[in-house]
Amino acid sequence: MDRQQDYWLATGVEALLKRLDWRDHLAQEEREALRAAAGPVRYFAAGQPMAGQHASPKSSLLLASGMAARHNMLEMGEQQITAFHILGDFVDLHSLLLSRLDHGVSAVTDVVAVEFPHDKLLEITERLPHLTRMLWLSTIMDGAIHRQWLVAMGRMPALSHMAHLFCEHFVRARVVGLVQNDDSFPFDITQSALADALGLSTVHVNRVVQELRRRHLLEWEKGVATILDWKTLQRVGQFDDTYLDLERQQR
Amino acid sequence: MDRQQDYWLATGVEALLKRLDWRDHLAQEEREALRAAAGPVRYFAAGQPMAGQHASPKSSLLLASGMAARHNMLEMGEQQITAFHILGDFVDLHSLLLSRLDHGVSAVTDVVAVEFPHDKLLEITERLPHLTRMLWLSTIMDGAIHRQWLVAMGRMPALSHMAHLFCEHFVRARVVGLVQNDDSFPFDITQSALADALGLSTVHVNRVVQELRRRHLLEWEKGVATILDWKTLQRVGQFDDTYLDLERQQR
DNA sequence: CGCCACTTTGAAACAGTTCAACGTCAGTGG
DNA sequence: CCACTGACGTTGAACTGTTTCAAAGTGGCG
Repeated sequence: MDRQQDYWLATGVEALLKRLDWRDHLAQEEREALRAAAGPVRYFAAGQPMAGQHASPKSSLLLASGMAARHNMLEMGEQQITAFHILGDFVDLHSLLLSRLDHGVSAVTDVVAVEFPHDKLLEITERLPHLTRMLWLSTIMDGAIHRQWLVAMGRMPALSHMAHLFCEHFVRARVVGLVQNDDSFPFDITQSALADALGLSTVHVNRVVQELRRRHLLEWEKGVATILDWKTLQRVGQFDDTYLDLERQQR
Repeated sequence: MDRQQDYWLATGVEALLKRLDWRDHLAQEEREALRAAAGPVRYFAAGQPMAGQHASPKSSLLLASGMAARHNMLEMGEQQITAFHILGDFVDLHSLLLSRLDHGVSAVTDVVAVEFPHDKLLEITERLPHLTRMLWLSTIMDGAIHRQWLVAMGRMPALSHMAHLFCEHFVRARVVGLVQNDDSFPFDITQSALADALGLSTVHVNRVVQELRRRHLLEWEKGVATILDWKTLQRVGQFDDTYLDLERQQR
């Protein structure tokens, strides 16, 4: 009914199609099937939960605007963010097959998301093998990103780790068309959320961000990050984007 | 031809079936399809590479014996292990859809693995949607484990982190029937490999292992780990196995 | 028997944390 | 329109978990 809803629905789905299309061509029938599977549009204010830890969602959420995070709470009230999601990402596609979520999802900024009811997605898996593989690939990419985070967390100093994360987000933003002037993209999160993702204290995150700025690798203010020196940033973060697997080929 | 080969092939595939069957019932036809997709058996000596970083394997490897690790090399010669695999695990099922591997795989102990040619697996995805979902689930479980590693790495001290890892391996070993006396399982890796998985130095790993032993939570010698105090170990590692999603239900 | 890979120990150095305070800015209400 | 509030960012200083370096101990194996 809403013109508004239609707009967000199209925005989200088109970004998803664009993201998948980087990896393999989608047939018209597959595009239609995805559009048809898209359910209602939902809005979340910054900070709001989008799905609770241990919940068993009946649908998966595709981001049409804003940024969301998967996070796990620890006993001492600390939390670890295990993934950030932007336009065109499913925040919890894996909940399609998981009986319960092993993490919470929350809106980092104001968020608009498109629901994909699980029964419709399951119907796709019954009928469209290639599209199913592309959705599967989508969760596999999540895993590849997790692995890079593990590498960065386990074996890199804070500066490299943060550099890596900015590199990752630059490339991901570019894929769905969120990069402006070839160097800047929306990154509207608090330093404390960033700390929860990097496994650092907010204090240290602050110092490391300053170091990146001091070295003229990066600007980051008012929710927009700007890459000033891609080559050096990439070297510092030991960032090699082959893991994002952007080659277009049959899958 | 070999009786030996047949033995390993059956061992690997049955462990896989057992592992999947914990999550959902597999039909006879699906079991047959998996057995039929299993290709040649391969042997790797401890330390040998099973797949190179950036390789594009034409088949995926299922472990029938031993332990394997996924690892990424960094510039300074350090490495980070991002996953351990045991009996019944695919070490690189995601390579089915990835154009190139973002990590290397190597044998930690002597390993026997069963090859599943990608064309046969793809054929399964064309024909058997439910089995496809179960294989998909398999890669999703990898992702869930990655996330717990991230949480442990980012927000836990070394002792908890290590405790968590032992808890995880205990449960995983139990699922495929590798646990003896309800408390011990094969864990035949060097402290230095463990360090590469935890993101610690070997020296510190050594001290932390000693602390776990001193607290009578764990024994670990000659490649066998024995849980002495499950409850405490679980508490120390903040280990909650719901993320391993062992509920049997339709997927 | 001697080698080599692995484990253990001690001491010094360091990256990152913690604690505590202060700065800054946008929003809110009086 | 200004004072107040609360969330976020910044700074300094002390502290600590983990690393690094260096050396010695252990055990299986050719």
